Amino acid sequence: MAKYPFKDIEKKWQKRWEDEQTFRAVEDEHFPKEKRRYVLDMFPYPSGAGLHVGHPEGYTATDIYCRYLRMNGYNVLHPMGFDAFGLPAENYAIQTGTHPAVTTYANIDRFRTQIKSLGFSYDWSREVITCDPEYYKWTQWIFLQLFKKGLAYEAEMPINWCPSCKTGLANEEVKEGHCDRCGTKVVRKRIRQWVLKITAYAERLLADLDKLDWPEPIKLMQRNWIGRSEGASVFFKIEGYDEALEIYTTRPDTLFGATYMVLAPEHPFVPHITTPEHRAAVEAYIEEAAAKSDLERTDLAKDKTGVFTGAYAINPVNGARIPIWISDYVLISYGTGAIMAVPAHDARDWDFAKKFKLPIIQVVARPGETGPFDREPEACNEAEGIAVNSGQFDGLPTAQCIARISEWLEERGIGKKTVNYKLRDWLFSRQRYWGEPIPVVHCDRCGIVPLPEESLPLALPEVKSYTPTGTGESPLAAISEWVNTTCPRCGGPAKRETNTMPQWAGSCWYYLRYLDPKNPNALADRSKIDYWMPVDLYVGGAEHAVLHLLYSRFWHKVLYDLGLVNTDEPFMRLVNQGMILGEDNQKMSKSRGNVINPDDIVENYGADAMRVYEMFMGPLEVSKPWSTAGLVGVSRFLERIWAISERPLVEEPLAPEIEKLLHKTIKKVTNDTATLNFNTAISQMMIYSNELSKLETIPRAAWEPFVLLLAPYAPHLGEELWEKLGHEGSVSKAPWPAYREELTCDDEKEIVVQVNGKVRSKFTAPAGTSKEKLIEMAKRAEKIPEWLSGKEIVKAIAVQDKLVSFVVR
RNA sequence: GCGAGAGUGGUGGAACGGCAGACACGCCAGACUUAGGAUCUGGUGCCUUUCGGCGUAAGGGUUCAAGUCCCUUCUCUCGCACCA
Repeated sequence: MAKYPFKDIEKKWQKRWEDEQTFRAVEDEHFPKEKRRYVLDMFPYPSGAGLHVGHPEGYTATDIYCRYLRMNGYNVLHPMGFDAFGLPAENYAIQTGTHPAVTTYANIDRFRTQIKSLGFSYDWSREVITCDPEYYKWTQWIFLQLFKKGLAYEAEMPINWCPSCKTGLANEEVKEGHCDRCGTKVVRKRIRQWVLKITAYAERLLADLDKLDWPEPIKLMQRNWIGRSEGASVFFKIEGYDEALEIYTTRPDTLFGATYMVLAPEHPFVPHITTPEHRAAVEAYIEEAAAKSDLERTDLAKDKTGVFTGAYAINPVNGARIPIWISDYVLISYGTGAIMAVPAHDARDWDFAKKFKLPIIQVVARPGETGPFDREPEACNEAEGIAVNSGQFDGLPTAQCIARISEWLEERGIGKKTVNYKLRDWLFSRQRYWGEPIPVVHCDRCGIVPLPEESLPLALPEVKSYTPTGTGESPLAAISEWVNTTCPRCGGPAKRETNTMPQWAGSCWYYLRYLDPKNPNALADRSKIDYWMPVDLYVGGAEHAVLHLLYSRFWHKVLYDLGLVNTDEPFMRLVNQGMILGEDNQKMSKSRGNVINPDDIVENYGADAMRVYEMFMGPLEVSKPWSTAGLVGVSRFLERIWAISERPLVEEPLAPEIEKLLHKTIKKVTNDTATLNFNTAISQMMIYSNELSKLETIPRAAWEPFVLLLAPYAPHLGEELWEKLGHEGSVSKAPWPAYREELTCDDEKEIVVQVNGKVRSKFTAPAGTSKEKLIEMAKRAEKIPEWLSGKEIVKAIAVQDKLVSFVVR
């Protein structure tokens, strides 16, 4: 028996698909809107390490789905490209002097070859590369629109700085106080930065999550990241100081329990209100806090620190004179950077009050708690309850009390309802070389002036050294002939912006460029956007939950507001594929030596085996370990299919059992493919092929539909078998097989008989036998009379086609 | 600490509230070849000689019936982390 010649087959069909442009997507108006699908993969960053086995997992899933859709009469857009700006190429350039573009394009060529070797049905004519000037021209163009709308601004502020990458980072790029990319502890640094006003979209980014078919955990992460909270701001008068101190609280009902105030050390009031005798201590504390990184501040969370300023505020509800402290447990970046402290009902305030022996007054009672409430409570209680010690508000439940006190404050002009978000504006500039130049100039006379749109792209110039300066300037700052330019507005001397955009910029809108990748006049023609958008299915890793997936939603909404796109959300459905771990159940990494190279798998087992194995491993969404033994099992499955195809094909009617199994198989593979449950679809195909392999001759009617089912999963083998069956043209354009419902169920059903919940017997009955009849039959079933003898049947339950359950006493 | 998800054979994993372990790997036995990561057949959760009993992280509950629904606990993974 000839072995399955996967190498020849795969090469042959890949060439044919390329020559015949089999998977080219065309905006054909004959397909109504509901028969069009845009299926998107998260495009890869072409690292020097080459493709990882994790990439083909998502790509295979979408590819199977796309092939399935095409066979079902859909016009499918399925593109691929490269996210090509980024630090690794730049770091390599620093070490070797090789231009990042050289490395990047070499890596792209390798990635493209590797991806093509797996036989994915991409329309390669739409490929985009984010570092291509014709691409980033439009990234820059979008930046200019943001700038013109006031959504991009310059600010000098303390930011997250990675001392190793020598660049600023967005909040989203900091994980547990460390640089998400290199793991170095981030420090705070105050420098001039470009910032995007994503906070202006906070409410919409939050609300519109409700319309998305995304995994709940991802939506929840975005909700938490946006961090909306409702509360009130309250103004407190300060003794001997004109300006009132504004604080934010989510629990205005606890106002009577505010026994002290806390300001962030950076709060602008601090120098003004601090009394002379406390000045030295306050200044020392501020200095200490400034030297700490955010991580160090949170590491010390358990042990609260702080100093008294000597100043007092007046509690507006009861006129109480309460001390003002500073402490780094209050963050300058959230709310107003100042709080009223209610130690009885806030754990942090409780800790602080205990440590510094500040008074604690209970103002919320637990339901049923009777008091007395005139002494210090034993423990902090953050739960809702009934107001006590709160003057005219006593007796109100928390929710009502919040409403009443808020009204009371508003009437007197000393407070108002407020909404706060944890989301911060997006720090958008990087002090690095390999990114999109920000297309503005700084003119002494005109200030910040955007470049005219016609002048784009503003190309990234050649530099002698890629090494970041570390001073807060990018390597571009060293090229004086590039930096020094003229102002497009006044013609006077001006300096170019030397910061570049972050890696996320290019990926914020790439799905739109696929629609019209060569368009020199627009980021994409509106008719093409209307034809394909929004993306119906987006598959990729969960690591971008609050990075790419949040940023691109933001940009898309801006483009929507500008009237440039047809929907206010880009990705209707999102699926996160799980991680593929090493055979040792650990994350694959060079240092662990557990990395599997897809090239080796394709070389030794073939692309189809790789694809089918990765889909057979388990559900798409979960993490699972690689197993070469498992791969061999799938390889055997394909070998068996090839062996069947070598047997004589006969034009004979099907045996009833085979016909039933065929229709069951079509049904299961159809449903499971449509719902992305590929592992169970494959197992059904295995069951079917195991049956067929028992036959000496293969009836065409049993074989042809199976080849069609297999084709999206193992496309090279599918094409070859289709051709062997005498068909011309690609199997990818053949219609998906249909099943007859009546042939998917058995005529005879095995009925289980339970007595007191335990299975005691089984019998077969014709499908659809009535419940009464089943119970009669069950009483006579093997061994059942013995189980029932001498007992009283209390209850008999029958489930049609399934079981009979007796309850006896 | 808070939030989310997950715990099923030796392994990856199946299972509309209805026979737990489909399919695959591995292992055992046999056949055929006589080794080129073979192929085919049969077996394979645990205990028990049989009848049968026990089994889905642990404990409890609802139900004729629970891996599946509810409560409590434990473990692991991920996310956030003094957000007032």
